[in-house]
Amino acid sequence: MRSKSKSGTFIEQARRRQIIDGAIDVLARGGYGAASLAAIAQEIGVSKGVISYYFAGKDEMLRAVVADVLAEASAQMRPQIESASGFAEALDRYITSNLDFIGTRRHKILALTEIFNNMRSADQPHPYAEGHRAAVAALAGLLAAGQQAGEFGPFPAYHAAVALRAAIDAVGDLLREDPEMDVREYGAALAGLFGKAVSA
Amino acid sequence: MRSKSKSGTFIEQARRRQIIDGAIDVLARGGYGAASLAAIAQEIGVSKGVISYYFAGKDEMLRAVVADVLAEASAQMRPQIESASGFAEALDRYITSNLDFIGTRRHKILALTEIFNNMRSADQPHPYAEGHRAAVAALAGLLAAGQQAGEFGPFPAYHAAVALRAAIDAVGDLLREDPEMDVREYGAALAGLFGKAVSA
Amino acid sequence: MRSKSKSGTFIEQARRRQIIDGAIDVLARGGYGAASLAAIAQEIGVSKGVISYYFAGKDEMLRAVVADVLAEASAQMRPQIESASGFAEALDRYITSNLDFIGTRRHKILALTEIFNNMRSADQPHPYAEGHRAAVAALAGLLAAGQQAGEFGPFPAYHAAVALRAAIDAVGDLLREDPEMDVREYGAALAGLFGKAVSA
Amino acid sequence: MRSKSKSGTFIEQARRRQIIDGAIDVLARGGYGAASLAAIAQEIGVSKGVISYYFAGKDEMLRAVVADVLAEASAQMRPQIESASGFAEALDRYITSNLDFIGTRRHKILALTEIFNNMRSADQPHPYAEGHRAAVAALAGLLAAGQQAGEFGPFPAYHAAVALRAAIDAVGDLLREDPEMDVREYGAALAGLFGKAVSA
DNA sequence: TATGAATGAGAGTTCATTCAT
DNA sequence: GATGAATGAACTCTCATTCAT
Repeated sequence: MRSKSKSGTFIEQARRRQIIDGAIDVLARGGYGAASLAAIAQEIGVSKGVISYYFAGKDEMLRAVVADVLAEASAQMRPQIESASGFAEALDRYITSNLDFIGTRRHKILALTEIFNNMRSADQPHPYAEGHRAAVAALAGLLAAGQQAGEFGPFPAYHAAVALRAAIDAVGDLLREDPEMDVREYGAALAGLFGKAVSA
Repeated sequence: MRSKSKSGTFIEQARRRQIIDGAIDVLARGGYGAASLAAIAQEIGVSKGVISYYFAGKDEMLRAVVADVLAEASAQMRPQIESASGFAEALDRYITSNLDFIGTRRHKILALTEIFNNMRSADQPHPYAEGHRAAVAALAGLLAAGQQAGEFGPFPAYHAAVALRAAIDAVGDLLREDPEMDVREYGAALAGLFGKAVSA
Repeated sequence: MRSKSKSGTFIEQARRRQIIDGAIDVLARGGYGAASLAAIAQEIGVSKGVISYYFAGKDEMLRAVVADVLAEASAQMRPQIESASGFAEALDRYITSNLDFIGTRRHKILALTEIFNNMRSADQPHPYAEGHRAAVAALAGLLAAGQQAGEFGPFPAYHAAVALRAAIDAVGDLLREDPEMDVREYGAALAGLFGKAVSA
Repeated sequence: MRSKSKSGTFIEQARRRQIIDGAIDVLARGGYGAASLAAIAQEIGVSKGVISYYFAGKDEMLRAVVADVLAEASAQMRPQIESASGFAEALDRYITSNLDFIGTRRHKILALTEIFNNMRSADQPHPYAEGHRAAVAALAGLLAAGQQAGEFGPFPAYHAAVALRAAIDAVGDLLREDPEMDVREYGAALAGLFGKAVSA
């Protein structure tokens, strides 16, 4: 039964992938305003209707893009952070792995930034907002734990988390202005600055 | 014809002011997508044509908004920074006065953020880019001078400036999510963190 | 290929029945605008392609719906009318049996009304027009025969037939507004009014 | 002040008239399905945007069409009915003036019928439903008054009103099938039939 | 037989811009 | 100086139809 192999599922996954990737490319290249369904369809060489066929609407497709990028980022960063010994090292790896991901997936980050900055869904919550809040909370938790462990000094953990995430996320805008910037180097600087800022 | 009277200049200035303020209000309230010329015109109680009359186009008007806000921010911050004794105090005042401005001019910051995030001009450079570059450069200069004076420790000044500006600018997004947030408190946290991070 | 087996014919008939019934349900429930091929296919749990396979197009399918309902109505009404003794009784039974049918097959009448009101075929005649014309002619014939037999008084038989059919057919719209209306009661009133109107 | 003569008002009225008339023509000629904004705009030789400029949406425009036709019908019929002496004469004039209007404004009636039969507004009540209900109620009131006055015999007044209105309104559909039909003659027949049906 | 992927035309709507008044 | 009527292009979305499998 399992091997009936509904080609539909495979094709559907492949098409959704293709559409998501096309959307990311268009978003990264031309910004939110340029990311019309027509432009994305043209990017991947299909008709407009295909996107409507695989997604309930533009909104849902953009949410899929966000989910896709966030999942990939999480998958890449988590193991590195969790294998750290000590909070200072964990913070360092958090920053480093995050910017590593950004450095190697620049267009995805650019796309994410565009969606984050521009998308306004009438009623539903912003697709990125939850993820962002969760990320800040997780980082604040890391910092607070480090404080309790005595590795970090006294400072408002939540605000520090906000600032750090902001500094990291801002790379998206920086990349838009200078696509050639050295993200790793920026990451090292961030790690140094914040490492010192939070030190006991 | 244009120079036939002084009132023309006066009216022109008044109208441009009025339009800029209306645009700021609409941008802050409804975001970039809601900031159509019709909405802005309605906001200030004039016809759409007026905006086209005083600005070459929507693009130019939005650039005027950016320039206006940046000029106001600069005018408010500069004296406070320049009257500081020592670089550490200057940095503290930079952060504090900047967030003071943001705290007291929230809707202007929101408007600026919207424009920064959304506007894409076909050929011309991004209206905010120059201002941003200049701000980063000025801040980097402040940090570098502090290093040379021995007040600040060793760190990549430019990257630190980028990170700090990013952390500051992110307040725009934070405000969008939580209009009631305590900007001053965030500023104090930032001053503490970065003060320690750059200390000798 | 088509005639290779009897099952083909049977399956074909069954499928067409199924599709017609599904179309009737969707039409009655959501109106003409909601009756897309996709909606009808979903209603009966098949793919869109099936409908295209068994009908040359949406147009032909809707004509089949009309023909089906008209045939059923005729089959139900004719015996009752033909067994009447006298024209006055025949007229009474015509009205009564017609509204009986409408009352017991409400969704079919609603579907028919939707098609009648909305369908426009580019070249071909309206699918309902012939049936309607035939019905009016038959009714006019009944009335004229009653006049010749002296049971009915003088009046333009054709126009009376038109009016009566219109009053009967209007039940479709009435049902759309009030699905709970008492069709039988309306039928009795109609029978009384027209019985008196045509009486000698 | 009154004579400031905002030309806007005049132009606006003229355009709305023009659009309404164009919509009526397209509706009468091609039916509801053909009455796209593009078709209506082309009919009157303007761009699609003009319709959106003068009406909040297609829905509002169609409601304006309905209101326009109903107002004209009412203006034409009311004086004739009110000047009748006696209920039998009032009923005769009701039918006659109604069909007179239909006969002389065929395309308007066709348009109205199209809207009545096809328009489905998501939430709002059907634009024609209230008018129809009111018309039936008024006619039922006329019949009941005639019964109380002894001019009319016993019969269910409401159902008779429904039937008569249906017979009258059906002329729209009849006209669609035969644009050359003699509406007056049909009106005379209706008046005779219903006059006799309701007589004491 | 039946599926569902894909197309392409056309729908209503929004909006920056132009221009006669 | 100011208006608002008008345009035309772009947008998202729907749908009947076709066709390879």
